[in-house]
Amino acid sequence: MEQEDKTPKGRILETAISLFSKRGYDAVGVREIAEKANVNISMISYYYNGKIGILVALFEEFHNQYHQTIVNAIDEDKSPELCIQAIIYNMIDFVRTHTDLVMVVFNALPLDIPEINELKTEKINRLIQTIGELAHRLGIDPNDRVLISIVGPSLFSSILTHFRLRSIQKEVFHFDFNDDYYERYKAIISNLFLYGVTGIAGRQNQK
Amino acid sequence: MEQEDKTPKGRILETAISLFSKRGYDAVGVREIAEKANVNISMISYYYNGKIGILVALFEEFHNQYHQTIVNAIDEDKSPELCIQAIIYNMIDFVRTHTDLVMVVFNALPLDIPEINELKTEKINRLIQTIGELAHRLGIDPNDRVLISIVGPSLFSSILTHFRLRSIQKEVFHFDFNDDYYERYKAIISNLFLYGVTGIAGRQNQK
Amino acid sequence: MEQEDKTPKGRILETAISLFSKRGYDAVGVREIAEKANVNISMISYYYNGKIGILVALFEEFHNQYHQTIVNAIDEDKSPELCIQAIIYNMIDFVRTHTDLVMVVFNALPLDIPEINELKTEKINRLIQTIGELAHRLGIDPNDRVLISIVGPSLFSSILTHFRLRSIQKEVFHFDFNDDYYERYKAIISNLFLYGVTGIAGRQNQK
Amino acid sequence: MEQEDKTPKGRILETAISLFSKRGYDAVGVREIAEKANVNISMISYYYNGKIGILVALFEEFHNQYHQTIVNAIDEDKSPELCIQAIIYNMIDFVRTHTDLVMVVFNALPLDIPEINELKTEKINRLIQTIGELAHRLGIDPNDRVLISIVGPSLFSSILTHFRLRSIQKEVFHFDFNDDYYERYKAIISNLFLYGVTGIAGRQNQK
DNA sequence: AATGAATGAGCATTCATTCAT
DNA sequence: TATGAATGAATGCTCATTCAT
Repeated sequence: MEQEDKTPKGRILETAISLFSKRGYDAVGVREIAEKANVNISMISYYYNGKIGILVALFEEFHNQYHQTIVNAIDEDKSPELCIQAIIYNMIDFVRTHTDLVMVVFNALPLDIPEINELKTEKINRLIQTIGELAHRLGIDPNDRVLISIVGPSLFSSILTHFRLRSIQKEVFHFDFNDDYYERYKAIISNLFLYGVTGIAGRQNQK
Repeated sequence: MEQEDKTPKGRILETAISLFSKRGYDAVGVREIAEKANVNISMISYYYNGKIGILVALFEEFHNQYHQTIVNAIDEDKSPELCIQAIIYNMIDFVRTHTDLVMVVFNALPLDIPEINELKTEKINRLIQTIGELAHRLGIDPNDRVLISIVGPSLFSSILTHFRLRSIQKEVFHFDFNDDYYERYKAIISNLFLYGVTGIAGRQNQK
Repeated sequence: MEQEDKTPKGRILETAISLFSKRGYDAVGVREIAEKANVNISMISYYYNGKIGILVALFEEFHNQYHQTIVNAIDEDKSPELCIQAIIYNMIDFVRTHTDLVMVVFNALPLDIPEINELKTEKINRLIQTIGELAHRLGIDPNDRVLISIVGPSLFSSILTHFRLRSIQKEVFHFDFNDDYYERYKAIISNLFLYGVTGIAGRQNQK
Repeated sequence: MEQEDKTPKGRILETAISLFSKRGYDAVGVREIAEKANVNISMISYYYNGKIGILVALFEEFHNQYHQTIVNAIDEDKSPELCIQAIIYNMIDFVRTHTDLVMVVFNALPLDIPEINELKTEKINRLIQTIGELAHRLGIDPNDRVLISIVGPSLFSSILTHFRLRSIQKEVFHFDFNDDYYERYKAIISNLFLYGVTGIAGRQNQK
């Protein structure tokens, strides 16, 4: 922290992301954000209309970038398998470069903040839908919303959980989470879900 | 809440689980726990040595029950595939009947609370290990800790995420999360991971 | 502490004296007294009618012993100088063997605790009076209450202050507060006040 | 109290001094200080970093003023007797005009507050030293630290004890503690200690 | 834009005491 | 006598926010 560059407004958001991701939204006070961001405490209300406003801003920052990441991977000319793989690759790259932001959005939030819940439902819905379209190009019944609503989140959460557990795994396994690791990581996750999904699709079509 | 049965000590824990699971550890105050548990506020320190003590007690309650659930499913006489399936089935049943408790543990997990961190590393380590032994009976290189450390948590988090998203999915898809649903759910998750893992194992053995 | 001998009631008083003398009446809680005295917390109310009751009991224990110490030193057949000396010697011995008790009484004395204030005035009055009778045998105007009310407390406080500062002086001067030290101490204090008082008395009588 | 003049910060300190001096540090809560000082309770932490910070500030305020009082009285051109007398006179004036502050520092404190003890040892050491230099100009062996360490504190404590007992003496003797009283008081204390000390010094030199 | 004093509600914890057993 | 659960008030402190400057 303590970086003097960027605008005060930017420093607040950046500092908040870093702190929220490590200790959670409720456990971090505006005082600490203001101090670490080298900003007067009143500026938080001034720029973001209070602590909750930081969260809203941060949510929007996240989705602006995130959804594009997914959309970019989908290409009607590519096979659905390659699309899935591209999504997975892009997602992993995105989470790797925006780990704190993603952790805040997915983990560090208390679960029922009214201001956030509306946003959340809408965004998640959109994501599931986008993935859903791909799914039935893979041979899965497009109307089988149960299957889609299980496999989609499973993929997302798998990736997110890896980053969640990363610090603990560092202690336990002493992994070096470098580029090589993530090449392997991408391959494993891609294969796990592609084999899994095509296996299920094959079974469905046998019946 | 408000149930007059059970001991005060038990009511505190139960109420805390319910509240923490919905709004997070930091957002819930001891005042609210005491009120909802119909207990004098001092009793929280008296029985649990403060708010953090509730979390510790709850962590231990969770692991006592949870680990047994996994261990029960593993049987050397069964094929590894059947073991995995049994684990998945047991886990889903466990999470279904202890949803709030699991959500608290799962949610408080990524945050760095010193008193909890020691417990966390130890317990997670044990879980991954238990699963690891099974994994290589499935044909996976027993020394390939990268693979194990990716697939294991992926499975766990997939199930947990389903329960996390359940309330949102209820709104979006209007699912009825009854026994039938969970029979289907168990089958999908089992197949997803068994096809996935055996697919990966097959690839590995080709090389 | 932790001594299993004596009655519970006695252990409470003893423990309280030790703790109060080191940290003051208000800073010590009944919980701590009960724990260190190896007694159930309710016993404090049972035996002493609450925390303040310990202080009252302790005040009385102090004065019962202390006043006798003074009275024993006064002997109409001895010269007033010798009486003063005897008082000083007895007082020093008393404070040396009951340091904690004296420190508590001395320390709680200036604070206005209603339950104690009545006792305080009465006891102090009696002490000053006892000394006063001696004073005018030394040649001091018996009606000069200003003089008596200044010199008397001055003597008392000098001795008490020595014990108060003892721990600090141990650090600063590395004195060894043994019997030899206290022989010297008695001589100095006796001479200081005898020369002082007779000097003042001489001046008064010149006029 | 309740004076609207001065700054909030100043009112907190003043009110705290008044309350601590009467009931002791531990018995007075921050709520009461804030109320009587007509200040929001948060301001105590804001200005003084908590209750203990008031004590530290108050200690420093005391020593800044007090030590100067002593130093001002010492003059190499004056006889040591006159210096002692000047010290006593200045001290009495100082304590008279800052009674509450002095009472807090010397009487109202629990005896082992770490934050304060460092300050205390250092300051007391300095005072004893300053007085010590004078003492041996009075004919006392400069290396006789036992004597100095007894007589010095005796003088200080005598004066302080007068002020400690003042309210009780008012009840008992109905003295009017006006300027006349304090002229007499200064004379008595000066003579008591000068006669006492020169008497002791005479004895020492006889041997 | 920015400051920092000020607010009032809230935090977790600990207090001395009481009471049923 | 003795226990320990239970009470309700009080403890010191911190919260997000506001406001005059």
